[in-house]
Amino acid sequence: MLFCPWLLKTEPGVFSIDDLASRQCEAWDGVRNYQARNYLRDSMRDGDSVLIYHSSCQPSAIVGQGRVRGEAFADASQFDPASPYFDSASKMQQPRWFARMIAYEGHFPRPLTLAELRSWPIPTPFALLARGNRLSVLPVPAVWWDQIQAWRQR
DNA sequence: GCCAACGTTGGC
DNA sequence: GCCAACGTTGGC
Repeated sequence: MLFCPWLLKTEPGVFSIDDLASRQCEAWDGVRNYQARNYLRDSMRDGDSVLIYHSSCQPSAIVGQGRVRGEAFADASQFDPASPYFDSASKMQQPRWFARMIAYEGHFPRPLTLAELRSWPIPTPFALLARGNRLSVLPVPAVWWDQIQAWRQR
């Protein structure tokens, strides 16, 4: 099986790594961008590792790790008028947005900040660091994954 | 709070 | 299909 790690962005004020830790396994929903949706629905596989990244906070950082559990399923929040993620154009018979169950695996020993990642001399592009990047679900290149794991375990 | 970058919408 | 306007993301 092909090994592909991912990075999932979340605003800690909305849903944090601590929230994931307390729930142990939770639906990763609310993704409302087509490219992110396609990664989440089509490219992720059961058992893939994910990095949890806190955005729009001080400092922005990778804060922990998790794992994809099971297959993609329709994101229930798109059908809930009370949800901020409600999409009136999405049909039950043909859902537009999808979610995945994500299991908590652990916090990093300390947050691995965006600034620190930018300082690493790795020539392989990493979408997280790309100018203007806004994807909330993105693949982690193997060389970046390896370095992040080495950092975590040192 | 500012603003650059990007995605989406909608008029034409 | 073009593109201007607008809304959102997200670092700083």
